[in-house]
Amino acid sequence: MNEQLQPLKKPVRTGKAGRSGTQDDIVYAHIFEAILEQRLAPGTKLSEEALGEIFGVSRTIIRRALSRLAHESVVLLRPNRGAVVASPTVEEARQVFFSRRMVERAITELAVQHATLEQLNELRQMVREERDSFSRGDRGAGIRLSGEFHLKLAEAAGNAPLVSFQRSLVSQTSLIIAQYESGNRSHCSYDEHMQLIDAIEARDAEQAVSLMMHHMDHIDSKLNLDEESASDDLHAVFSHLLKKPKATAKG
Amino acid sequence: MNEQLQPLKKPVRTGKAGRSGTQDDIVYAHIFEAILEQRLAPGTKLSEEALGEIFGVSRTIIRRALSRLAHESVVLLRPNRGAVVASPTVEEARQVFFSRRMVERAITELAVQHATLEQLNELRQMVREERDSFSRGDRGAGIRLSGEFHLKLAEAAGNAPLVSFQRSLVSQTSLIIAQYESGNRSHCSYDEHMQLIDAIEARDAEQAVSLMMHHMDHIDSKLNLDEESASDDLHAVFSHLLKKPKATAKG
DNA sequence: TTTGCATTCTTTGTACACAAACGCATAATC
DNA sequence: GATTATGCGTTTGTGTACAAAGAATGCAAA
Repeated sequence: MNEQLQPLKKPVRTGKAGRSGTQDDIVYAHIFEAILEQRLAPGTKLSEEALGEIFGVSRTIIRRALSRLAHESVVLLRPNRGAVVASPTVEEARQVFFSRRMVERAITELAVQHATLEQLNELRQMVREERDSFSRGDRGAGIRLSGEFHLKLAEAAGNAPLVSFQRSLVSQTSLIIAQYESGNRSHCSYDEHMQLIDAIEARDAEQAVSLMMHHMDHIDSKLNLDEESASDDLHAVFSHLLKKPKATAKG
Repeated sequence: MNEQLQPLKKPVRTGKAGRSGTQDDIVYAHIFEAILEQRLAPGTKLSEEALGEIFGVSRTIIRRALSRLAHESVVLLRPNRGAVVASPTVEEARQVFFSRRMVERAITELAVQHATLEQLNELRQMVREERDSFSRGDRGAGIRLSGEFHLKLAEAAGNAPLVSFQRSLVSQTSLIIAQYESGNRSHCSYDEHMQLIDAIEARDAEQAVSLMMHHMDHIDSKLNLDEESASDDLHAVFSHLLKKPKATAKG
């Protein structure tokens, strides 16, 4: 009976997670956030019933949220065997980054043409929040806000299919960063983000694209995709053995 | 009771529609095919209960198929108001074509690098089927096979995110062609497809990309996006008034 | 002790029932 | 006569029960 314990109800603070829409939006946002912040490690099993109890909704809602996450390749939906947090392999990570370079280049060029000053100011506000998150040590929120910056930039480019694709790529990138980032320093990308906005506002396409490509290089270089590829690949393959599944709610 | 009439059962010939997987794959493929072949016109309402009776499954399955189609922007899911076949506007069509040029260019370059001879031969076989469909006057199947060619090419490129994005773009393109093609001659793209395969097999990236871009130009030029934009836009807006919803199964 | 098999138990897949929301039609009032 | 309010019918949204498919465990035999 879910009337008994329901730790989270519908009107749970949706502010942090963003979307304050319908129930499945809320569940989607919470699970997504938990994955990005590594409270849900790659390979963790996502039981429908457990999640339903946690969020105080039925499996129907959970199932829809998981289906959406699966479509973005953030969770893996195995028939008759449930959903797990995706464990992108090194090869998958490379493919995602290849696509992101392509998309980010196009988005940047379009944003130079179409982004309004209002949108650019909104982007600046997002970068400030991102910077604050990192400075306060909230790495998960920082990664999430960094991703939301790139998504917002796609929206400023004004091409709906690109936005949709970018959403999927950003989600996967966040997961990859969470899994592969060489930990020494968290990727403080907010400075590059600010320079990028300036170049876009100056309508300098060449400079903006150049900055974006360097930004991609920097993200790339912070990952251990090259040297530890073999070990990390194995690690990903056996992550359901090595890592403890921890499907607890935050708090 | 769905045991009474069930005009279509699970093992209905799935050969034509492709995916012979689970129930929702079958339903998805059938609806998608019907939309491509214009047996379901843009704006047509897709009632869950009606579709459930037609396919002999419960609304749960129908809902999942519709959700998947909605994610590919082939159907529009309006909250509390049901699903309708999408009516892409001229602006949406332009955005889809912009993205397709970007993706097709990348896919072509990757295919030149990675496509195996076996894959190229499979592609040639698909082009032959496409040609046969057009020559036998089956325009819907031709459009569908043309789309499947581009999807197969994306698979030959070996980049999973690109394949996923291409699937969505191809679906929407097919819908746009079905809606906007200036009818005089059906777009006999199979010749260009063959030349493209030859260039890829010759590992001539420059030539292959050039052919692909011209191919995109040709598809573009056959659509009435420029002149009849206003009228077609209005038509799309009021299609639910102008066109009779016909949610009948084929045959 | 280890391996193979069978049973049990957990978890997902599907269908269905009930509740809520929307649209339409009718009617009443200004 | 036009406009707005209200009631009804239809369709979608959600929860839940039942069925089926895996996974885990225990027992038996080698």
